[in-house]
Amino acid sequence: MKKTVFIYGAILAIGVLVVELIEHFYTIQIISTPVYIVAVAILFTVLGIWLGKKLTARSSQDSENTPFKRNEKARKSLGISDRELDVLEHLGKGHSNQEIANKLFISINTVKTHLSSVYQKLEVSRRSMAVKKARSLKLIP
Amino acid sequence: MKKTVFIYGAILAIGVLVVELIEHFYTIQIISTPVYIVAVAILFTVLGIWLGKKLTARSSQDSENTPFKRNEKARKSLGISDRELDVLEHLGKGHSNQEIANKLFISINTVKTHLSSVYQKLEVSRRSMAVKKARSLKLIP
DNA sequence: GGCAAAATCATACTTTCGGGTGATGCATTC
DNA sequence: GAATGCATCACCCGAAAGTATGATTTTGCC
Repeated sequence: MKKTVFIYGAILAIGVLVVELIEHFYTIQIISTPVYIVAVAILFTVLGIWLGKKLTARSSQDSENTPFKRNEKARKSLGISDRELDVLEHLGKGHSNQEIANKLFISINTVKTHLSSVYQKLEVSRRSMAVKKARSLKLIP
Repeated sequence: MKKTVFIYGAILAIGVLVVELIEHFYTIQIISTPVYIVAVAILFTVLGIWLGKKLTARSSQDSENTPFKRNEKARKSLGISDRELDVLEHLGKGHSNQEIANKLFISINTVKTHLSSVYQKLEVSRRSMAVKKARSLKLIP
């Protein structure tokens, strides 16, 4: 953090210096008006690029830090119930049917029933493919 | 695609128009030099931001399109062989043992043997957890 | 050539999955 | 009150996955 602040400060100082320098040359008429304008244009283009990068960098960071936004639309259109989603989530964590049953306090048979429904609704036949599809549909993280 | 080209063309046309307009006002001395320079500065800042966004957008796309950079360090430290990695990759695609055997032209028994080794090396006991761990270790995409 | 590691395959056995069927209880809805 | 959807559980069966053990071949290396 301290390093970042220092770098920003340094860049700002250099920027101001360059502007002052160009203005000085302009004032004592070493450079002409068109050259001055071109210099300003280049300088502010660079500034703009820098700003743009900062903005997009921050926005991309935000999207990475977003925990997880479930695709409720897909879930409803597929008709996947609350409990089925619970099971699906544990599936995504790589748990076995028995483990899922223990964590949800239900029988392993019930887990199987829920999974059968999920497989049908996702149109798959294996847990690994169900996880793949559910993840691509943003049903699970 | 056609739409994009059209939008870019329109933006370019408007930009040129604005520059021409400002220059015209400057020439007939409706606006003074400092105002002209500020206008140019603002214009090129906007241009810079736009450029910056374009650049970062492309770079972020690149990072998404980067095929996959395997973590060779982790692989070596775990002692996972070439063939085991082949099997692991197919595992990550959600294939069954039989499918993996067919694709690699080996017996299903061999697939099982390789998988047993992989499970031991990754310290897991199920294919789903192996996939999870291998992915987190950047052994597979 | 001989050794070690990797790759291949087989056999036998246990566990886990997945599909099918049916049943019960509970809440909502028509 | 009948119908519907959801959640729960059970039993059976076959397929797939995983474990253990041993054997053979291939390959790279000293």
